Amino acid sequence: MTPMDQPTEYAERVLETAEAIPEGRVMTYGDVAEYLGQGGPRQVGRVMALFGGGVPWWRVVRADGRLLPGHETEALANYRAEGTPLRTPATDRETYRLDMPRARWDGEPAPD
DNA sequence: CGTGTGACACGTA
DNA sequence: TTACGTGCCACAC
Repeated sequence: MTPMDQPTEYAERVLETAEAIPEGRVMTYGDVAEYLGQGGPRQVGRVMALFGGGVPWWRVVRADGRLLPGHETEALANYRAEGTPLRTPATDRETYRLDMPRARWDGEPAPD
């Protein structure tokens, strides 16, 4: 049988990982994939796009720290509420970005 | 089975 | 900083 009869299971792991990310921290799509040891960033992104509505989706972000287009306001509100390290836009025309070096979570327990 | 697309990542310009 | 090309994997057509 083809090794793909459990998309739900993989999705469940991705969602589970997303929920495991502590407040004020984030993980990139690639990190989640690597953390799970399977799939890739695009697969994780697909799972989040389909079933991410039930988990803290704002804690799973792109590697460049950009916020989700179309959900910037939502994400920003959550980041501020959780105290997630942000890079304030220097110019008034730029959008907010995450401070990846500080916000990135590698799966280890409490950072500090 | 080829082609395009996507909540990606990375190098280069 | 943004834009483009390339690699990646899964899925829709």
